[in-house]
Amino acid sequence: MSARRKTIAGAAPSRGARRPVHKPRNAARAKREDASDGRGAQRARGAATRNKILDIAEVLFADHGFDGVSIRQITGRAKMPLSQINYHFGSKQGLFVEVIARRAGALNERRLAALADLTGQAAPGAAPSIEQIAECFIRAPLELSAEGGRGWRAYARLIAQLYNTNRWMDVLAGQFNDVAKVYVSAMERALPECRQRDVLYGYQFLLGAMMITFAETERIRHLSTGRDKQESLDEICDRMTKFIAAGFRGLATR
Amino acid sequence: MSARRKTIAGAAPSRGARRPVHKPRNAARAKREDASDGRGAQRARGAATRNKILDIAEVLFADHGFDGVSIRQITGRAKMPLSQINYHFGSKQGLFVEVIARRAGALNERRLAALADLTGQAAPGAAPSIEQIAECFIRAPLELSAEGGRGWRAYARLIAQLYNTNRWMDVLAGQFNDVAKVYVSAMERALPECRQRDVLYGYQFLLGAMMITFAETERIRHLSTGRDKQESLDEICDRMTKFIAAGFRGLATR
DNA sequence: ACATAATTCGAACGTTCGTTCAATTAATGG
DNA sequence: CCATTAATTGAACGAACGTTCGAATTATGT
Repeated sequence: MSARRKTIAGAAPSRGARRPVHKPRNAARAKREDASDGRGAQRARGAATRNKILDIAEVLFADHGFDGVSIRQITGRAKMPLSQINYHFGSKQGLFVEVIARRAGALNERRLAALADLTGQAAPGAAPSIEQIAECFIRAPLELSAEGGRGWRAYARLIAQLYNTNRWMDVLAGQFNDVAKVYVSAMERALPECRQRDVLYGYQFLLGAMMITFAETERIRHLSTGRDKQESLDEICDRMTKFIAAGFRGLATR
Repeated sequence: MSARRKTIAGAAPSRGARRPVHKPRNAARAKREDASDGRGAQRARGAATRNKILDIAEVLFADHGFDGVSIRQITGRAKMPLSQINYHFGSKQGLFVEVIARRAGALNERRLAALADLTGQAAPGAAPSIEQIAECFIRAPLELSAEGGRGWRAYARLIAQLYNTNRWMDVLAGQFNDVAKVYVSAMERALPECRQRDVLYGYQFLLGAMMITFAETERIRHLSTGRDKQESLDEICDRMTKFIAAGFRGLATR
């Protein structure tokens, strides 16, 4: 019922460092992460641990889903005690949300920057084409996946799965809806002959086609016979861009 | 360690009906399901139980995934004892595979029949268009979903999720790959100006776009303001068909 | 040096999981 | 009537689950 540890028996109640209780977790801690209030190296240690957990959890969640992975498997691979996850992320669900959120920022930034480049380079008043817009949207995660190695590939697979569930829709929407709106607006400008509702559905088709392709990347690569990786990436991107852009144009009614 | 039950204490070893052990499950039982070796009504009772479990499991698995549902939740809703699932399906995984397999046959049949109608009606020697082929492929599950009610809709959501995982790929391939090959062949005939590899990817894009649309059906319907169901179904089918067919044509190289 | 703060650690909690099994009930055929 | 077969039932198993908590460890500021 009580008296969990033995060690040194009685011993003074040990006055110091009471109840770290993981309460100061992410939200609160992130603010002062680099606040240089001293304690910098101490927090850096925690950040390193946190990232190691996130890296491992990302791969496992991508392969087996949220309910298919136990926090024991994660901390087991990381060679850490079980309680680290609850200390650093509060709960298993907190860890999962953090896995999703960690890379979302970089992906959103790259997509927005690519789109901004497009409108910047275009002649004043001329809207970028649907081909250009679609290519930006598709190429961003592919490039990150090629640059960042295994981590980003697992992330892509994970997101692809979540997009077909109801359970994590809110989390996904919170992370990606803002950028989605920007892209849909650009698509509407590129396709004045399409109704808004058709463009919205077209964006959904793009998402679905992209997701299933990313989720199967491993198998596709496994089938391809010794192709150069970069060339294969461009091939995939070109084919998807052609297909999607032509598909959008096929929705035109006016 | 042993002696699980008490009841009646000692009591004779009860000579009759030893060890039903669920071994005679599906594969073996299906063969003699209607073999009229007597015992017909007895087996009919089991079949009814099995279908009730499958109906409930289908909805729960679609909403929460394989690992997100316990067999206690399923038998709880069915108001049955826990052990029914292991008796009728051998294991939780056996139940899951059976949920997938149950409706796959009907869907495959309808898709093949629709495609056969197409080639039958066409002028001899003339191949059906990519629009017609895509519409057959998309319309089949939508019609079943509209006819069969809640069960088929849950099934569509479930399949949509599984297509983005690695874990159940073998099961899905076993159920749907044969029909997929038939459709891909028809698409290649409809698109002689496309390379085989492009058609294969196009089929994958079609699959992804269709899956994400079916998975979100609930939300889409929730957003639509009091539209007639049949009309909404045609709208969705038309839009997807247009998009996909135009996308395929955009892949043409020759 | 000492108090303090952040992290690490290990053991245990109570619950739920999938599966197993003997016993019971229901239906059939000889 | 009785052996046989199928289906149903409830209890129990051992394992694994997510979470909690006191204590030990490590680094920082005064």
